[in-house]
Amino acid sequence: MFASQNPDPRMAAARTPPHPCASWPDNGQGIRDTLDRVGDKWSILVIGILGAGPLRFGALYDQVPGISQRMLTRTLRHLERDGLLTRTSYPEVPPRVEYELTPLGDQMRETAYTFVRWATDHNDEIEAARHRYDNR
Amino acid sequence: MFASQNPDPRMAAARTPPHPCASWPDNGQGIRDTLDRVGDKWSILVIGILGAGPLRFGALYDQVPGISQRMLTRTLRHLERDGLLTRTSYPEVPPRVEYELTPLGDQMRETAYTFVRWATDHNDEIEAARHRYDNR
DNA sequence: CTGTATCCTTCACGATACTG
DNA sequence: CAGTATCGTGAAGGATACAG
Repeated sequence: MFASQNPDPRMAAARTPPHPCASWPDNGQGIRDTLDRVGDKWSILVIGILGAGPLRFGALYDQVPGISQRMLTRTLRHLERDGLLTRTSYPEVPPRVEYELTPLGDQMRETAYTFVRWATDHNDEIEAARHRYDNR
Repeated sequence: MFASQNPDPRMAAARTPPHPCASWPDNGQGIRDTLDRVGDKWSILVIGILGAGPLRFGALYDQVPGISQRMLTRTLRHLERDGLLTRTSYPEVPPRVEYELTPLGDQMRETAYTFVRWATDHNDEIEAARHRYDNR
């Protein structure tokens, strides 16, 4: 890793154009961190589902098709850690635990929605491009 | 694929919603596919950088901090396959290859920008939540 | 310069069994 | 019901060498 950004002011007037991650803010650092955080297999899905309102563990388990118990637990813990949802445990028997988006989490859901919508709307178009490429 | 959109008016009054991925369109299928496609470590970064204009292989390699040659090639191939960018090879010596976003790719970049912007703007907030969680 | 071809490591994830 | 503990697997990605 020797050719990262060059913060040396003396090199400011070097020949070749600078090497920022153009077009993305923060040199792409924000999206890098965020993808590491919610770019896994289930996070976005869980966030989307919780957008409809708080749910308990079992209900989430039913609504995320294909997720394992282990991954649901892990995903929820991570999202809780990041402040995107809250976990509320009720001291009953049998135990009941409810998960709910925080304002921050809901904000993220709203922001992601635009992108998800685009993805859904252009799925066919991308799929078509794939087939064209494969039969080139 | 049996649970796509159902425009049939006779099904309008069906029973309670079984297991829909509420809050996301297409039962989350679009975002599932899209994350499988551009949710890897580099795709979004490359798309963002190419938003500033076409670049050749070496320039991209310089501008994506930390990427390996292998992964840059793979990422570019995948994005080309999905119709998000074009690859133009000029028959010169030494070889010159330019990559440029397609209209579809640029549309995706624009759509993603909102989300990336949010991610960048709230990075600190999330980082703080993490720290709070770890010291709970 | 623009890639391939191998090899290797890590780790995300799934399956299963068990627990308060 | 809502988890945890443990093990196994595959795939993603990095390092390096080589090629057209």
